[in-house]
Amino acid sequence: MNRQILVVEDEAPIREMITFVLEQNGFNTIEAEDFDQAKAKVVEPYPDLILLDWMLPGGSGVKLAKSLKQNEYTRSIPIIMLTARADEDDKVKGFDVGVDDYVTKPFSPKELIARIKAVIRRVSPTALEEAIEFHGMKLDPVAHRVSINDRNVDLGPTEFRLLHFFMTHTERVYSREQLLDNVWGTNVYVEDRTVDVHIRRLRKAIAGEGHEDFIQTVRGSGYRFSGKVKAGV
Amino acid sequence: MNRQILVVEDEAPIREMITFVLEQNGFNTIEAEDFDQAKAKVVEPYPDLILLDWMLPGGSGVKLAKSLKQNEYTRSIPIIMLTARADEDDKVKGFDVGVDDYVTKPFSPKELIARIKAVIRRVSPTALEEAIEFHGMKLDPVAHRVSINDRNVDLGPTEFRLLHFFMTHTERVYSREQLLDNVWGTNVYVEDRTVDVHIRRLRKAIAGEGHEDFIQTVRGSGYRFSGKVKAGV
DNA sequence: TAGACATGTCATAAAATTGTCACAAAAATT
DNA sequence: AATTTTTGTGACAATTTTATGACATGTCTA
Repeated sequence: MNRQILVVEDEAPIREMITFVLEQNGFNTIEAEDFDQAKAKVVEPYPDLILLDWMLPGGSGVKLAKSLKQNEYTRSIPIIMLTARADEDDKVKGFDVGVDDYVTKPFSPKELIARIKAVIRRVSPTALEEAIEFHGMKLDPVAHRVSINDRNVDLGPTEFRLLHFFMTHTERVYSREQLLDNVWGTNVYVEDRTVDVHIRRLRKAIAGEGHEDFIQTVRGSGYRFSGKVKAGV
Repeated sequence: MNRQILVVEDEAPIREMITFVLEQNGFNTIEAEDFDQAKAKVVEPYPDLILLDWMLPGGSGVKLAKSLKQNEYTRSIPIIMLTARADEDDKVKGFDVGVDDYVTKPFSPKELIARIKAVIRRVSPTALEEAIEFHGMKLDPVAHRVSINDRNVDLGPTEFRLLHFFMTHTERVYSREQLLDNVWGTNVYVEDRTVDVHIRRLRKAIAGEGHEDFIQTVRGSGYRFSGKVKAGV
């Protein structure tokens, strides 16, 4: 599930530091040091995310962002702006062109990674083609197959999609409506409570494997998928 | 989560109209009618946004804005200017001191709310999503989860909201009525003493972790959430 | 076309949450 | 010390929210 990240930054030391950190964290990187190089690298296969320096020689980062966001094919690529100063104006302008987030230099590697993951999670929740693994639970979107501790689990189509969604969106509460939107699809007219029933079916299916309570009910809010279960005393 | 908005406006009727509209829309309000009052109210917990009248007795709104924007601690608070005339110069001057937006009087409630939301969205796009931490106590609004020293704590919906409010409004006494307004919602008919019961439940839930007395009773006034334990009187 | 699955919706059971009380405890006043 | 005011607590019944089993309908396959 390696994501490819395009790093657009003119100062070599910073760029290298960033790519180092990214690769340490399991991302693939492509580098570009100015507007033109960047433009040239935003081609198929499109990067999964772009880290874009605010100030670039030969055309500002904002200009590039704007251009990418106006193109039909590239506009869905998430962009994170790197800005040297916490200048409010910069932020505003960045957001105006549809940038997804920004990180102010200097930033910690931890923060950078966290932001990137957050954006990816937010932007391309289901795009993964590769198998997902979570606490001994494996889901292969391509083979359309689920196993827990190497034991096969049979799921109906809806339960499969539901589990898929959950496995790509852990540690977060989703309301029944959100689940309907994400798993059933928007503009589908189905009762909220139907979610309960499918949750029940999914729970039942993965029960007996000790993974039953991975799906947690958050009263008044919805459901959450998570490995952690025990509540403190 | 309820945002707190400081309304700085000298004409009482207008001010009251504004606060009414804001509260109708789920915001909490603080009022100030002149420069000094406003200054005095921009203290922790800082308001999430300031609505500032252009003309103020005893020092113009611009002066206040400038002063706030030059202070390290307050400069990140977004400010929306209320101006009586659509004077381009005013706007420019306002923006020069870093004001985030302006609304020209007379304005419709709808417009006001829209502007406020836009500014909040622009300035802190992820603020609602970020986990809050306070003395080893963590509250994650997204996962809908609370932990103390990495140990999970189970809370009912109301207790969760109550704790959330407290963690975003520490070091300050809130009356039972204010808590009802903020946590239960305005125009909800519930006994004052109900707050006591929920305080009790929350205390119980976070007890045993040494965080029990983070919620302090201020006799005759209400409750306060604070890390500091009272020493003298 | 029969049979095996899947799905959405109900009705009902089961749980958890909530607001109030009544009384105890603590603090402030007389 | 007695009284009054304010807050802490445990219990409880009503209400709200979830869990669950059953079922009718629709789909697909053999």
